[in-house]
Amino acid sequence: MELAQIRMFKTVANLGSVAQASVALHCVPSNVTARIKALEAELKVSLFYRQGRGLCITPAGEVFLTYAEKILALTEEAKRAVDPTSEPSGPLRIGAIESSATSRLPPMLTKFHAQYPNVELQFKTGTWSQLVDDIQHHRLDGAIVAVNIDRPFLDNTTFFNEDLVLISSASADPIKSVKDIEGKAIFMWPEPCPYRAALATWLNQNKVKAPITSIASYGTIIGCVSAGSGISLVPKGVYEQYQSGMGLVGYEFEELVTIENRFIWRNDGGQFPALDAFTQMIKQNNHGE
Amino acid sequence: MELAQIRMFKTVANLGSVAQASVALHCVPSNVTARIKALEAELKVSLFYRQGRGLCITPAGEVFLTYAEKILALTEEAKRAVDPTSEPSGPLRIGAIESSATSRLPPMLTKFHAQYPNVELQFKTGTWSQLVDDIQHHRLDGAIVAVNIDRPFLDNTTFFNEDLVLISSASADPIKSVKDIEGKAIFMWPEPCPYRAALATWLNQNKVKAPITSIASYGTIIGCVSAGSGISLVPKGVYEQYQSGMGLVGYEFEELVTIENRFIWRNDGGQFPALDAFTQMIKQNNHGE
DNA sequence: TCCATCATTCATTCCAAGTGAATACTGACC
DNA sequence: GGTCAGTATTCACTTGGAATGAATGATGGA
Repeated sequence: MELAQIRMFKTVANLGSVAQASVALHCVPSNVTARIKALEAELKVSLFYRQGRGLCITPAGEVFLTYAEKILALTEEAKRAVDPTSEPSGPLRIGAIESSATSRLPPMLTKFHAQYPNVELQFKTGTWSQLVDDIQHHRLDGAIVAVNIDRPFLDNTTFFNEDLVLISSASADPIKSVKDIEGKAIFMWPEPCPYRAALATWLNQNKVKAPITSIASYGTIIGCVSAGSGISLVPKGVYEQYQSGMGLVGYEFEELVTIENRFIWRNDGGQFPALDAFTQMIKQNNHGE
Repeated sequence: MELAQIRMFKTVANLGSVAQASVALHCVPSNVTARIKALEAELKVSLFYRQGRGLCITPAGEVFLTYAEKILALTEEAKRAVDPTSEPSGPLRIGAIESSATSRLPPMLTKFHAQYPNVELQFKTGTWSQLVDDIQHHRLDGAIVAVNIDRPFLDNTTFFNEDLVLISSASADPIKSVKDIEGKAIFMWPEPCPYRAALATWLNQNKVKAPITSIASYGTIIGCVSAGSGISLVPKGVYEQYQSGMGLVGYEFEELVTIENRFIWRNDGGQFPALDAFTQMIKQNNHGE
């Protein structure tokens, strides 16, 4: 069974004549006859009564006609659904590093979902290297990372600039300069983490030594700092989110420069309305600030 | 777009590999590649990411896959729906003369509907010549008539034997023999009507003259007879239906033989489960009496 | 690094879809 | 009632597109 046959059958059924159908289908009547006979042979059922001029659909033909219409309508719908110029729809898989995921991204996602309800957003968090790998292997369509990735297969744009805040327990001694960090326990995300790298560079440049403990969770890091066990360097968004009621103090240093969070995505294809809409929204959002 | 392409696409999408799909489809890999590329060209969209070995479905491909599954499932369903060996379903168009329609047929139809709920029964009444014409021109699938039709394109079987009853108003003089009819007004269905023909033959044989008025409605005929305006010859079923409360008297004469009501249908094809089931039920019904 | 495996390209083969003339038939019209 | 326009169908033929098989390039694992 082929769609060409089904189209022919539908045309003949609607027009009630092989002759009229043949002009509508831009082919010769004998061809229409042959292909419909082939269809009947495959279904092992007569689709039309033949007597005198014209054809008359059989009950089985009537039943088949309803299916034919459904099938042809579905193919048209499928064509429209994958049209690259159509409205964004289908699945869109976005990833982000933890800090963006818990602070800046959620408003973005809700806004996007409100504007494009037909897009089925899927979301996951990971380290920047995991995310880049996911994008490269088509497990993700795009991601927010805090490093400036430069790969030939990736495009990127600024998402927002994130200030870093050194946090400590309010009950601990205040940190007025880098020297005050000497010997303190530091809680940071495991490598590779650009914030951790920024902090390490700063300490190295000032020849300050302090042990860094790896913790892969902002919640746990904040908990440790709040308990007075040590300090950490976190994005301002995260600090603001946890600040109240945790007894935290934040210190900003001009040497700890703001770190740019970027949205990255594959630059092949370009026939993905949902992704285009997402990058567009990010660019607009960024431009508006 | 063709079903062969859609099947190939689905296979490749499910197996994630042209090589595996080609063995599943019993063809050569290059063919799979070519046809999927043609499909992508027609849709103007990439269905798969190509990088390294294996294929990875694109978001557009994901969307198209859901349609592909639906379309293929529908074609299978259509095939099953028209299977001549399958359960009766679809439309079944039955006709009957008025007398059967109002008395003997309704229990038959309700029984059939109960047993084959998937069959969509369509029903109409008409004269036997109209009904035969409707069947010949495929506007009906079968009909009940009161004459023994012998056409090369029709099969027939006994439905039931209908006794005829001469009816008169209870307030009128009783009719003891054919002579009592002389001069009375007679109400009958218009020609061609086998009951009318039977009555006319009886009167002619006995050289009784009586004017026959044509009325194409049992309800009206009964009304006229009930009002004492004249007499009529009706099937016993109709008489019994209207008997109570209408002040009617029925007279049976052995010269007015029972008339056989028969079910007729086209004898071509034979690939129509719903019709087969109906004739089967009629034969069983008849055999049981 | 080599090698097995994969997708793809290309020239070729082959089959089924399409063609066009001939035929038989029907229904309408004079 | 006979003619004729219009119908579906059959058949031999052509053709376009699908299928093939070998060659190529690229990839990932050993």
